[in-house]
Amino acid sequence: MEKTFEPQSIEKQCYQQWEEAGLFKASGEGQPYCILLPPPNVTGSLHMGHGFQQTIMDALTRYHRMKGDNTLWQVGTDHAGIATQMVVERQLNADGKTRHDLGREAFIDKIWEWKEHSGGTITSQMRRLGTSPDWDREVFTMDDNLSKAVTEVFVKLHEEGLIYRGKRLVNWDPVLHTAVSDLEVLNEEEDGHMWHMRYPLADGSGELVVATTRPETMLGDTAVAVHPDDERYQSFIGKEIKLPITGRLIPIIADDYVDPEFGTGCVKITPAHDFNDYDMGKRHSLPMINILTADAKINDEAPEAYRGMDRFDARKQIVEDLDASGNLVKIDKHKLKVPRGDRTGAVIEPYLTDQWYVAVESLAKPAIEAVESGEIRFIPENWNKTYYQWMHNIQDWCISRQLWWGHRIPAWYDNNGNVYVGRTEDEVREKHNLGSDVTLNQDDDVLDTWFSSALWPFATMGWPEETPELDAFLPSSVLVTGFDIIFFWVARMIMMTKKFTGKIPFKDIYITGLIRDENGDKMSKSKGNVLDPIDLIDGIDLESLVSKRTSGMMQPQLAKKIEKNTRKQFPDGIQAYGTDALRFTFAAMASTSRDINFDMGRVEGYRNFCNKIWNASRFVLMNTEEHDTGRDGGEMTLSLADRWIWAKFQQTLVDFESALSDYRFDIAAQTIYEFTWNQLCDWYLELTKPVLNNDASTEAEKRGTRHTLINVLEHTLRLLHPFMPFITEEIWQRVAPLSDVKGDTKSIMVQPFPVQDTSLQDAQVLSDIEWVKKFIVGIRNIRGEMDISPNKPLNALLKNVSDEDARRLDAAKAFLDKLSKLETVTILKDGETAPPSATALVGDMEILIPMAGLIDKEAELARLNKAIDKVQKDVSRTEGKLSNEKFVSNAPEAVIAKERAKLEDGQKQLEKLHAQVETIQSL
RNA sequence: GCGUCUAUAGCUCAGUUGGUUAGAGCGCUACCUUGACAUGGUAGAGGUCCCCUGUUCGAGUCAGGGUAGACGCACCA
Repeated sequence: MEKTFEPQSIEKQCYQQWEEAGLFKASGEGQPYCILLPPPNVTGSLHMGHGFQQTIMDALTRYHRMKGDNTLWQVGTDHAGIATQMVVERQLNADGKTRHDLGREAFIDKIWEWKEHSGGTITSQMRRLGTSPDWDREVFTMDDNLSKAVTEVFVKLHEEGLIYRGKRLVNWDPVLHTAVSDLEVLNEEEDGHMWHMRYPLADGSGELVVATTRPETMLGDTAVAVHPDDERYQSFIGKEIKLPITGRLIPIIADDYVDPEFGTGCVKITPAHDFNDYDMGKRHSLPMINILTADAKINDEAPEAYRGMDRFDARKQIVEDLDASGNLVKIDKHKLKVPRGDRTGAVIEPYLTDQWYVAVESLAKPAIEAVESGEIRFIPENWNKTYYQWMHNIQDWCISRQLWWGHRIPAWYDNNGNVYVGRTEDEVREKHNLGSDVTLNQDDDVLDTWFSSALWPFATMGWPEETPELDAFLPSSVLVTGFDIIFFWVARMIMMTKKFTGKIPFKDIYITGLIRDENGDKMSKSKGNVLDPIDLIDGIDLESLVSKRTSGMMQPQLAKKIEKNTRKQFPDGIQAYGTDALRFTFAAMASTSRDINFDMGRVEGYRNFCNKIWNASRFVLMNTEEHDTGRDGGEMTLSLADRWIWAKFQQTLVDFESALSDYRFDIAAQTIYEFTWNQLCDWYLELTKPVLNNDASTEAEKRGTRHTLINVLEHTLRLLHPFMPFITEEIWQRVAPLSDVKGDTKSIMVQPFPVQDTSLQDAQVLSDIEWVKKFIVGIRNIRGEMDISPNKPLNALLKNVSDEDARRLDAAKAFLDKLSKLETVTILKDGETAPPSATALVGDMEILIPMAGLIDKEAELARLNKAIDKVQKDVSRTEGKLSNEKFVSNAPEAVIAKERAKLEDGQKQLEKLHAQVETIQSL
């Protein structure tokens, strides 16, 4: 084996072997365990969030597979309507063309072409991450069978009246020329103005002043509203306004909605361009005048002078014109929430159009109940509050999009404007007796991408057919996803799955935190702080990183700053840490917190951990290869250390599995890290040396230790495998043949997970080794603080040796001698005086290291005083507690007993330390 | 406005139903090329657990009130 772990040399090859051997498939045996991959956009590339979530999903998948469950990780990609269409359109634009030049069919062909060519980026990156989904079951949301499910759901919901078509205000993206749902609109506070405009009464008897943030919409005003009880305006109600510029006459109406305290207390009402005004327009049967075109220019409803103007140019012009005619009263600065499209950033326009909607109220009810009843569980639990809050106020879902890429709406229109919904045109014709003389045109719109994603839990399992997969894998076991798509996706899956299968889609919902950069900022291209998981795996040089971060920017002026920051943060680029280190980092950072600040230092630390595992394995192999490891029988004697490491392993296994069942990947990771490094490497491997390198050891003792070495390592590799698949596989291939593993050794990933065995958790052995550690650490401490070389052999005297100490001393003599470099160990008899010495305490027993020629008097006094301070502080606190009458009478017996024992122990220690100080001082 | 979350070592974070001396990694200091590993070893320094008040024998942990920050939903033109 190489001296240093080199991940590059093993990962790709290893993965290929797994995949070719078909190891990612569900076994068909055991309890079903299923995870659905949230389908990434087919246009996407792997980002840190994917890496994080997929690491968790893969760890769970590998764990359950090893536990013998019938484990399926269902994988697939999403057609991502808007995102994908935009990508391909941008490419066309680069060639000076638009999608309209190609026409719908040719454009869609182009997208499919693009998908075949570049759509596999993310799935190949997933392979680099070592994920183990069943690739043979990979689906795409536009595949025939999924499209069939989409149509089926649409038709059925329509038949039940739960999908309907209607003309109403929608959120309109004037750049994309499509409606979007409420969720796709982001409301950000921005600086704007409040314009106060003078609206004269038609009869010339006065005027009202209205305030607005959108003066251009006055072209579509169809009323002015005041509060019915507002005394200032009582006499105005029912009169008419002569709207400036257009000259239209509009009524003054009274409505509770108006807040008399705000602005002037008069509100202009534009029902076709504002959601609140729309409602009021309906209440008062006001006309709705649409004044905008699909790209948010003024249309022909407006006076000629404004037609064709962009809405913001029109705003300026109207303000100028109002000012010129004396109808502009004042302009105030005003903060307002501006709605913007989440894809384009364009200001969203409330726009009156025909769209398709899902009536969600009846679907929401069972979906709420599924969580309330505990059938579906959010982890962490508090996310259910967010879920309830949204679900209880859920609005009908606008599902039609004026795009070309997506599932076409299965509705057909005849020339009389009648609409027919059905699975196919033929079915529609048959059902409605439409002869070939009737021309039918299919609806041009496609469905919201989330409509098909909502069917993911059952559509991927073959629905509407009745399949064995539906039986086995619905509901799935856990959904691992981010809180950003609880409404977009999670809630809708629950609603649709309940509706169409009667089952819940998944039992647990594990909501992960959001990966941010080291300063807690969201990673984004425009901030230039994006880390690519693949770069952490393979490494990247500084120049490539800089150019990657600064190319293709929406705001090129930021490039300089990004370059500067990047050069500062990564002066040497990014090292290749390998997949296992990255995965372990993700797992270790997966606490319950909502935001996770990614720390490069941790990746490096876990890369070092990989190296530690690698070198520990080297040590084990060096001592077991070409030796008798007891695999084929042979007498074995296990040392105290051998029995101890098995006990520790079992403790670790229990803790690990308990953490995993709570989805505490951070605790699970820490548990196995601590065991591997601090127990296995720091202590056990050291404790094997006195056995293996000792001529006095019997062959049975050596065999026992070798057997333990190789088999504990073999077990540890299986324990680590779900988090670190590559390094464990690579080492296991060498280790397994020396271990007790029999049978098929093609891959560690299909080996059983280690089995808990409480009989190995020998408390006596555990405390014996703790005693040994204390002994050794005590002497190391003296060496460290007295500046005695670790190589210098010492002679130790022991005082106050109990029978238990003597037994342990006997059992562990070789360990103590070797690990603390002791030349002689002498037990002092009662009353026997010791020469001046440095002291360490192991319980009541004192270890004395004679000072002659070694130890500095002042240094030893300082060391002793430090120890005394520490113990004294503790003793005082305990004394305080125990002398408190209330504590003694109220605290549980066990707590009091503990405190008493602690006090007694502390006092004994103090006594000894003080005696020691006296001895030293008297020198 | 309604709701959720966060504040612990220089940094990034654990800390379970309240109960020994509040932990880890990174960073820092000193020493060490010892035969698995310097991507290492040994020893060590480092904390007003955001603030206040309360409950309790006992509070990092529970309650109330603040301060600072993050997020979600709904919003008055």
